[in-house]
Amino acid sequence: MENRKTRMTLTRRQQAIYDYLREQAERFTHPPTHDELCRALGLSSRGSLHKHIQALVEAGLVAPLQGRQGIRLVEWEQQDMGIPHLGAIAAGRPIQALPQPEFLPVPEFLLGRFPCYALTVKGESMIEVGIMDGDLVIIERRDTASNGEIVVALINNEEATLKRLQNNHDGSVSLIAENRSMAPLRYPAEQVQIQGVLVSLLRRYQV
Amino acid sequence: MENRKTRMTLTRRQQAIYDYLREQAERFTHPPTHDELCRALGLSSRGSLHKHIQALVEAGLVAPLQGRQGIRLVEWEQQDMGIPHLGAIAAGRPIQALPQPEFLPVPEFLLGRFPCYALTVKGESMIEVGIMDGDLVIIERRDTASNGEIVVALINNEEATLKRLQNNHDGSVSLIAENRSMAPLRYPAEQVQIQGVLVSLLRRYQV
DNA sequence: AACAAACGTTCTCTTTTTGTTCTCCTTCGT
DNA sequence: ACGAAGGAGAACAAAAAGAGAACGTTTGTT
Repeated sequence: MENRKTRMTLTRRQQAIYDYLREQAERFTHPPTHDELCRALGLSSRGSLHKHIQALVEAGLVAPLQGRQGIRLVEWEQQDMGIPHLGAIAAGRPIQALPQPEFLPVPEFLLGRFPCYALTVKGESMIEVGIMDGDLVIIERRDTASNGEIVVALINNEEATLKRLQNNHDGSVSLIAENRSMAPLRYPAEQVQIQGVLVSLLRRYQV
Repeated sequence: MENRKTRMTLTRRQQAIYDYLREQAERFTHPPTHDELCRALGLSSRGSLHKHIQALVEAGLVAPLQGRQGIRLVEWEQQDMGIPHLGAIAAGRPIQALPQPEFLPVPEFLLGRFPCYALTVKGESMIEVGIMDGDLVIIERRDTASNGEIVVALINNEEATLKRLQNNHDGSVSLIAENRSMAPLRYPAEQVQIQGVLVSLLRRYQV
């Protein structure tokens, strides 16, 4: 069902072959040879198949097993399957992890330079900077952040929270909720571990 | 699924074919070939169909798959290249159009069922629902909206604004800014034209 | 180390499918 | 009668798809 990643730029045969590769991906213990694919697809010429495979390679949907041969291609790689949605973050509790991270296709201009992940915001602790309950935040995986950045911070290895970071002169750090009803929290630096920095935000309205 | 804007007068058959393309757009994994369309429409001659397609192309409603062949025409502006970023919207002024719309790749789960476009928000009129200055809003192109939806509204064919819509019982409409310092504005229905409905929001933080 | 089988790759050639153009035909309505 | 709308079908060029041979390289076995 979610298999139908339609590429309009592919011809029909190319799409069919790509679909077959994805459907059968689990059934192969090792990547199939051209001959095996020919038989499975009703072709009698490896040369013909090779043309299609080549097109898929150029489309970036398939990667040849480089160096190694004898085994052939496939391994529909992890290029543009998006970033993992890891769960929900609420102030003062551990991240509520999804049993199985779901992958979201996010355009590149919303990502950072480092690997990213997504979290759903629970609560209203950052409401005054426009981060609402239910929003999806994109977090760049980093263990350091500069003053004023909004970070995912882990406190005492227990509680995860999304707050604005402030490094104080005395070596402690403050985690500031952007909500007048919540006071900033101050911790020794050792108790706070940065897990990422906010780089973008997505919100979906129901229509 | 209503009739689309038909700029030039289409003949009955042309309109029927165009409607068919739009209705069935999701069912096609590939752009349909002329032969497939012939069978679907009960034609037995590709030549006849081609005349109609040609008319739709000239009317600008359909684009031929340029370069590519073997696969043929594409229905309504394909979102392959993303959605157009048309400019900026600020309360009380016309939309500040970009000289040349820039196309943004936006994942499908952030789009609506109808064609969408993007605008940059200027000002703070919706700040209390988390829409900040500089945010990118994704708007679904529609000319009607229901109560409580956030819409792009054109007032007196002059000012465009992003507000929450409220249809009043007396036939007038209210446009409500989500900002305590701005009072709701009330207009006769004829003076307000809906240009789209907010479906999602993107925000980029600098890191 | 040697060798044969299996494999990927490249090449040329043929067949099928598709878009396009053209001519001819039917229907229908002021 | 006449032209516009719609359709049928043949003909053609080009793209897509396929067949098959030839060649070099990898793999596995001896």
